[in-house]
Amino acid sequence: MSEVQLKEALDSLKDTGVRITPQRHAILEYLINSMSHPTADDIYKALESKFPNMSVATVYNNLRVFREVGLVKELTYGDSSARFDFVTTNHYHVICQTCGKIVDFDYPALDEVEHFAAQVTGFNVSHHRMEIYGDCSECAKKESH
Amino acid sequence: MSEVQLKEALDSLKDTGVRITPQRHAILEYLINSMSHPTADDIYKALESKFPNMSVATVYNNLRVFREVGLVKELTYGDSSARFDFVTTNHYHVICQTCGKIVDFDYPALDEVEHFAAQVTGFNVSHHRMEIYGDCSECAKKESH
DNA sequence: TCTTAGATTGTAATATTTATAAATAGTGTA
DNA sequence: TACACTATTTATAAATATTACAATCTAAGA
Repeated sequence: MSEVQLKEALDSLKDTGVRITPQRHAILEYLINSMSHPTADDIYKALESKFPNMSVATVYNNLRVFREVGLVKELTYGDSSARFDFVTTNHYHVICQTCGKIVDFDYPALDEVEHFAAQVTGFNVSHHRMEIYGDCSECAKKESH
Repeated sequence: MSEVQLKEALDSLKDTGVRITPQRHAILEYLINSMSHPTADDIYKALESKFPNMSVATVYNNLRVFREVGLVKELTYGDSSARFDFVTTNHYHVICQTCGKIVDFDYPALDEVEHFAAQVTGFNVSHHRMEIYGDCSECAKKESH
């Protein structure tokens, strides 16, 4: 499953003329397998043992490359650092305001909203983002004590 | 119109026991009248002539206070710095990816999405955010040349 | 294998935001 | 109005995230 995703991602890099370096391979692999939404620093720390000489700049550079190619989405929430999400299907995120946990959830794309906005504002709409905030069940339980 | 908003905002501060300082007055006034979505630095620069001694920390402190009271919303987009929006009615933003312009647009709240997410994830949902990205008519025109 | 454009590294620089302590000033009360 | 109390402001330093840059290295095609 995830191997297919990785292969597709690498193919997509090759198609765009982006070189496949061991670092890029590892970053992509980590993003796909982590099932989470790591920060650049998370990725850097996770790959430290494998690549003791890797620079933080490499992580940032490659995340930008991946974003430009469309393999990765950059998420900016309230907290200080950006998070990165490997793009699979269109899904949304539910974020716990207490512990920061992020849960994916599928939902049919809100195309009507985009159309409506395009009409009202005259924009050439390309995409939208939506997140839902609240407390996860564990945190909600703790708070009620 | 905006004077009413300002008065209501100041009353709301008084009710919460938050002191009304000249700096707070000016920051609120600026947020209400600017009709834009300034960064902390924008506000700082705009009030520099009026308050030559004001510290950047004051701007940040007060924006946090306003956010906690619910007068102001903090918006984090892709770019480096957070933007602040005086809360009036529930509205969404359409953001131009080329020039950065932000246009408000009204839309009935997406309550169904919140309910759906609550059911699927077990979260205690409090709110959501949504933005639409694209190119504004001017930028779209320029690009087609 | 050789070449070369692109990638990585290491470091410095920039930018944003927060922390801290001393000085100042708003607000209720007498 | 004057006083006292405490929140707020200021100035500065520190923390954190991200980008810029130049030198070195390497992936990939010829």
